[in-house]
Amino acid sequence: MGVSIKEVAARAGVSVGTVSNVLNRPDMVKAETVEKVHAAIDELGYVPNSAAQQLREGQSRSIGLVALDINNPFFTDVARGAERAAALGRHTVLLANSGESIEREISNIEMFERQRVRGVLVSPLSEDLSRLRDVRKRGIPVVLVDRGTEDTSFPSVAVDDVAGGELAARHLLEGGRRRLAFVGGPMRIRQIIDRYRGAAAAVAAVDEATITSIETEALSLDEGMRVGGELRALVARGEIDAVFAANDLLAIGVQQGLLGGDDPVAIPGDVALVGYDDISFAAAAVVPITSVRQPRELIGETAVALLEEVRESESEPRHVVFEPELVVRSSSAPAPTA
Amino acid sequence: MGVSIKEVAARAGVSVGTVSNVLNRPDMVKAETVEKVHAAIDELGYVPNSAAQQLREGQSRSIGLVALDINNPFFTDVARGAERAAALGRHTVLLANSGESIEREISNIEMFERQRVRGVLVSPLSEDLSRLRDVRKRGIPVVLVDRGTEDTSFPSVAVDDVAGGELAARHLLEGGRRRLAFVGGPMRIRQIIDRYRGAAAAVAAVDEATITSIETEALSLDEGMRVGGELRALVARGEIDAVFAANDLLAIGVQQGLLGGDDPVAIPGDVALVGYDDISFAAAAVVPITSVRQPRELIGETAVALLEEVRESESEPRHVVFEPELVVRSSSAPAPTA
DNA sequence: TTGAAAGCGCTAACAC
DNA sequence: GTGTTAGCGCTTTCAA
Repeated sequence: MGVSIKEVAARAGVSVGTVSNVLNRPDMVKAETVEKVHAAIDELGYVPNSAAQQLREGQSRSIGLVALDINNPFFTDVARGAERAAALGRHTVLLANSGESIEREISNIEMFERQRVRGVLVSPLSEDLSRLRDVRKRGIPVVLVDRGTEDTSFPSVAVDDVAGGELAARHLLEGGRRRLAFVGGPMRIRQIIDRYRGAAAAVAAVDEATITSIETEALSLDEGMRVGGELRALVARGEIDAVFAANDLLAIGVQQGLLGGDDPVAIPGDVALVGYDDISFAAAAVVPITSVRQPRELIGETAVALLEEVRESESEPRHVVFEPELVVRSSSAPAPTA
Repeated sequence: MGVSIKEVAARAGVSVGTVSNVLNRPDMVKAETVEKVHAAIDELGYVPNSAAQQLREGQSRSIGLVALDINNPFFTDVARGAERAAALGRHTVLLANSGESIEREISNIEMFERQRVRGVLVSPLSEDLSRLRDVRKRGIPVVLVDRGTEDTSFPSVAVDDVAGGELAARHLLEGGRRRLAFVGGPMRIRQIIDRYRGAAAAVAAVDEATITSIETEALSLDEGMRVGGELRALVARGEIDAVFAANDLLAIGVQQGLLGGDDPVAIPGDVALVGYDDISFAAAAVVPITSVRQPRELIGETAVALLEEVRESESEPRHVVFEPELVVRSSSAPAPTA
């Protein structure tokens, strides 16, 4: 065990209460004593034990953020926003990675509950929120991040993914595209479903336009490349003239798949491409990728703000929905008017 | 406050000691009692308080990992390896992000010390290890990750970055390139210096070969793009025929910069490109990028193993050095023998 | 097989 | 201004 407050007190010739006061309310203590105590702290290399503080205070100073997949730059940006907002209230953000696995999501949430965090920010994988309701019942506030609001009893921050999907598809249609492919999955993830539904609605409004859904196993670069490679033949045969990928990781992979091999197709000549999230790699791709931007850091900041709101008052939980924004780049230039 | 072990005991009609035993050494307890206690736990929704456990045990079950920059896929892969190794001993990895800032690095390490973690894995930004020596003196073991071994009193895992730099430069030279540019920075980061030194050594061994160092402010995509754009003119004038970037984020940016604008140059026709780390985006770039691979997950696993070693015995700390490996892709095909 | 109780390090209420 | 002390939730020793 390290040095405790008791040893500091002995060394400085004061009581433990005084040491604690020096640390937490220095103005209550005579300047001279403050100095003596600080000297003792330095000599001994005292570092407070946060487990003891927390046990005493009944609450941790940390906020738990359960990310779907930490390898997706989208989430590290959300985390950064949350960190910034948390720092304002002298809180800390603990990041846990679910790696798109429901079991890990559950065990991460439980870990946070054992730690008695101030609250949990989570973009749940599963449709079943009963576990989160239990967590809340036990006194730990929960905020839904990047998630629709079927259950309006939780505060939530989200982006209108249906609108985002529409935005993407409408843009492709306006560019003269008619045979769309949607690439994304697994289809149990709410956000992915919404993006598809939005796109499908836009397509339904235009005569002769069609959309095919190609489900992927993960939202990863590799899956995108695989699908992109398979799409080459369809594009060459004219069966597909536009691809809407459910996120940018996929979109970048799809682009590589389309441009690769011995029979590459042209972007945007043969096929247009739109992604989602607007991560920095999207703008840096060979053919810069048009993408639906989400206000990533703002989502994180807002989630923390909603958490504090719900902690402070018993008022109705708020539901913040941001509007997505289309960032047009060269990957989706209009079809040649052939 | 949540439900405590006391309430569970009352509900089950047993003592708190028995509840604790049910949780931690169930075989010591009569089966019937075990059941009663579990029933009470379920009814009450009891979740143990880890602050109390930790205070009692004097140690946390967590290992702290201080990452230089969580937005670099390299570190999330190291983290994944560490998580896997930690899970074997039923430990957890806490991830903290320094964002290339020394102040944040310091405050992250202090946070971990307050939490009395089992140990800290860190790739320190600064050359000054005195703070880490203090941490160790107070009883928290420290392992240096991805870092040379000036101070051999800390266990360390690293990759031979000098050898990596040599590997990259020699490959470019063997491909007929003679006018190299090194892109990387800030130059106070040890790994970057080593990679440059290795490259410079290889260049010195070849007549008429030269290498120019272009220092960047960060190891980011944006900085790479900026430098890549500036390099276009030099390449066009024949002053540079190869670029070695200090990591893949930079390399990808450099590639975009070289291929962009109204006067793009050809890769590998006009200029060859080699990166470092072999992150997955490197293989997925327009022109797939040759890169020096580090065994990322293995680095994380080894760091955890070294931590447990140094905790268990007073023996000499070990220093593990992995050899880097060149992964050749099309961005560095030999120069046209013009 | 179980219960009672000490004590981990800290904060805050209270007494002086 | 400072000291004393109860008690946060838990594990573990000792006794029964």
